[in-house]
Amino acid sequence: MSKIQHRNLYREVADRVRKLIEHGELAPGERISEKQLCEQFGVSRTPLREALKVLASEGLVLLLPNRGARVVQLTLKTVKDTYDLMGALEGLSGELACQHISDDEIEAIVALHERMLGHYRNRELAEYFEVNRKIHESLLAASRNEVLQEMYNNLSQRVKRVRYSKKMTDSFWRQAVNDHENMISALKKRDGKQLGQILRNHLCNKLEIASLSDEHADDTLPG
Amino acid sequence: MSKIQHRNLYREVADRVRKLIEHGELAPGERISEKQLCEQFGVSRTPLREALKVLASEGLVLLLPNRGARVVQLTLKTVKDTYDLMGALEGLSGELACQHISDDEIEAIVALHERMLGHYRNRELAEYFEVNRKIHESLLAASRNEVLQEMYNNLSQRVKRVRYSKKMTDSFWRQAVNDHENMISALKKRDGKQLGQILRNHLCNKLEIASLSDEHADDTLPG
DNA sequence: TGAACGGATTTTGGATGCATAATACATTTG
DNA sequence: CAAATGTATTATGCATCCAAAATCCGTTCA
Repeated sequence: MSKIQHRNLYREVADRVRKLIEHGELAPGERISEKQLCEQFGVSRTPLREALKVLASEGLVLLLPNRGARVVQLTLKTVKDTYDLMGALEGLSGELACQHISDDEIEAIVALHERMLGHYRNRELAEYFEVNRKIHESLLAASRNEVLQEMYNNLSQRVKRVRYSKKMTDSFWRQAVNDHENMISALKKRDGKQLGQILRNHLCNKLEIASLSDEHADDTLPG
Repeated sequence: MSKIQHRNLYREVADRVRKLIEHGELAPGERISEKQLCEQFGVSRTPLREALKVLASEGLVLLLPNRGARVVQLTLKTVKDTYDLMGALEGLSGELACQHISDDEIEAIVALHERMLGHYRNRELAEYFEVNRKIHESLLAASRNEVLQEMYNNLSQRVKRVRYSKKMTDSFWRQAVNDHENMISALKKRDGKQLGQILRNHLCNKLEIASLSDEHADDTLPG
């Protein structure tokens, strides 16, 4: 039987607000009305307010004393900075993964890689991204560093919104696939230094993609 | 005149609990009694509980549903992992700093470096660490990446407790100073790649220091 | 006409109250 | 005597309440 989930209301609420933000139902910069959300969720203000505190320290929400909460409005600079950080974290995950990864895990990643190549050849963007995500996730898991994973997930959550709107030019896509070829080769050799270096630069590409597609939506916030 | 501090109670409380944890007045693994802290601070449970939520998502406190809060008990593994992460972040800060740092800032860091060397020669450990911290802080600031700074500060806060108990062997100390010499040289050349690489490894030394002095205190927690 | 003032309304921050889950402890029972 | 059970106590989770701050809005006055 499955473990009883002792989930508190504030966690539940935090999860749901996170999703609202992620899917844009709470727009960037939008004021978050406690009253409205309380009614929407059917909870009192206490758990909602606790949830907002959590979301604030996760960087998703801005809390202005006596003036309520707003959805954090990402600036282009912040997104760029976040991608830089994620690049460094991916780099570390690659280095560590080479130290700890099992043969089976490598095999699994190689299999994912093959699948990804298929999607690339068929120009199936959504499927490509999904498998791509799984590869990076597998490396992160193979790093055996939970603090790293926690931090990466947090950053990833922050920029999820803009990631949704990314576009992929042909040359970027080819470059990304090329990176992946090199990654696999480094991984097979368990060459941490090299894998780390590839990964540190790899996400920088994604960054440029994001910056291209989001120039319009961002820069709207002071800062 | 100074800016009016619109500080909420829960922030104040969070700061104070953070300090209690940092200075060991709340011991690792210790149960945090809401009632007791409320009385100690003279506040009601609401702001205290909000503060605990924040501290939990900062990784300082563990919240067990219906079973109260405990101070996170760091395992040796977690400390190691955290240092690895901080190394990666320092590496990034070095790379970015080389892109953005001004001549004045470099000068200031070089000055700090000279001061640090003095403390090294005089074997003034506390002063050495203080100046050392300032150097790394300056680099972090020069990275112009606020997300990076936020993350680094968070991680740093988590391991502050164990940092207090670190010991410095002569050979480690010499190695650290040697790293710093190379850092300064890379910084003057604004060689981001090199500075990044030095910094990524630099903190690993500190890690070993921590692991030496904390073997006894940690490993006491499941996980 | 528009900037400034002031009261009414809304919203936030913090304290308190109440139901329920967890813990402690005494009692029972094998 | 130890394990198990039941009860009393305590702590937690959530809702509600109240005071203070911010916002809204109509009026006044330059």
